[in-house]
Amino acid sequence: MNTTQFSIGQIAKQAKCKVETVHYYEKSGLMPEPPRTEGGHRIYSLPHVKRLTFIRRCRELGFSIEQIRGLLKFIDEPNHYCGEVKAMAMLHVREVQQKIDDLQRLQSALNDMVIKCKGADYSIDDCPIIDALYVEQQ
Amino acid sequence: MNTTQFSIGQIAKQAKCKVETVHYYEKSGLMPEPPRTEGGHRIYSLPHVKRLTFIRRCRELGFSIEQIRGLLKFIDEPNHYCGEVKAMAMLHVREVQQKIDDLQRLQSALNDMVIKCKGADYSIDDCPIIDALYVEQQ
DNA sequence: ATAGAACCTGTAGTAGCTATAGGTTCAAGG
DNA sequence: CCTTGAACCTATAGCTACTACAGGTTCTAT
Repeated sequence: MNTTQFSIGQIAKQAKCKVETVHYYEKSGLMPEPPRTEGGHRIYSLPHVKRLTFIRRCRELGFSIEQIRGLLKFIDEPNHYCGEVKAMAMLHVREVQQKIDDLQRLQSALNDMVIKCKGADYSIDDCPIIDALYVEQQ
Repeated sequence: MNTTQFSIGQIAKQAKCKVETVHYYEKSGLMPEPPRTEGGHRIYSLPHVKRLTFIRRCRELGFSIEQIRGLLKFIDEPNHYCGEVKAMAMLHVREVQQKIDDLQRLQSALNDMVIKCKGADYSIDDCPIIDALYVEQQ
């Protein structure tokens, strides 16, 4: 049995976020209020580290705090099942793909811009970069 | 010579943003304070439409307001040249590519999650989706 | 014992809008 | 010409997801 304990600074480091962000997640109800030392410092253990990591990774995946709250319900209320999580994830797969598509379209616009703009010989009035961003798209 | 004039609602529509956003860009100094009617309504012309479209497209490309302020300096101060804009754009190309890479990594994590999670037969304690988000990455 | 790193709470600030309130002006139809 | 209602005006508050700061306390290592 692992009863290793961690300070807020330690779990923040492990989950790669800031101490203030952990406070914020606690205020938002995503992280529980953990036990404290005599002096009032928060004491965390491994499940907390996992939970915080889960939250941070979800944020990276583009889930909003509200969506994460929804996902965490499946953990906190064991009468829910994985199928619902799967449905949420599948929904999210589409959203993420949309973001990728958008960025790729924008990326090639930028690349075009860089290629078209020959360097230091145009005044801004007919700068291809400025023009590139005014051109209508689909 | 084209002297067509537009209301704020019209340029917002053309640039595909909201009226409030145009107000915001004016407050932020990205859009100039245009002439007004007797009654105080803003009067825009084609250069404004182009400028607003440029700003909106820049935002789509992920440029921050500050970065756009920098780009607009090249328009507003004609002693700057396209080469500097090109440098900024090239810098941004790398940033956008990073975003795409991140999203694609996350996308395949999500896809893995959806595939691994068999549906309604796992309690959350060993839900592969939750596990997928706790696994360390590179 | 003491220095200073890390922690505590609470509040304010950030970006980039978006929404609301409460009023004025404009344009089109009768 | 008059009226109605859409569109405009300013100013302020609210939003998300943090981040930073102030002013104080506790923990840890020497």
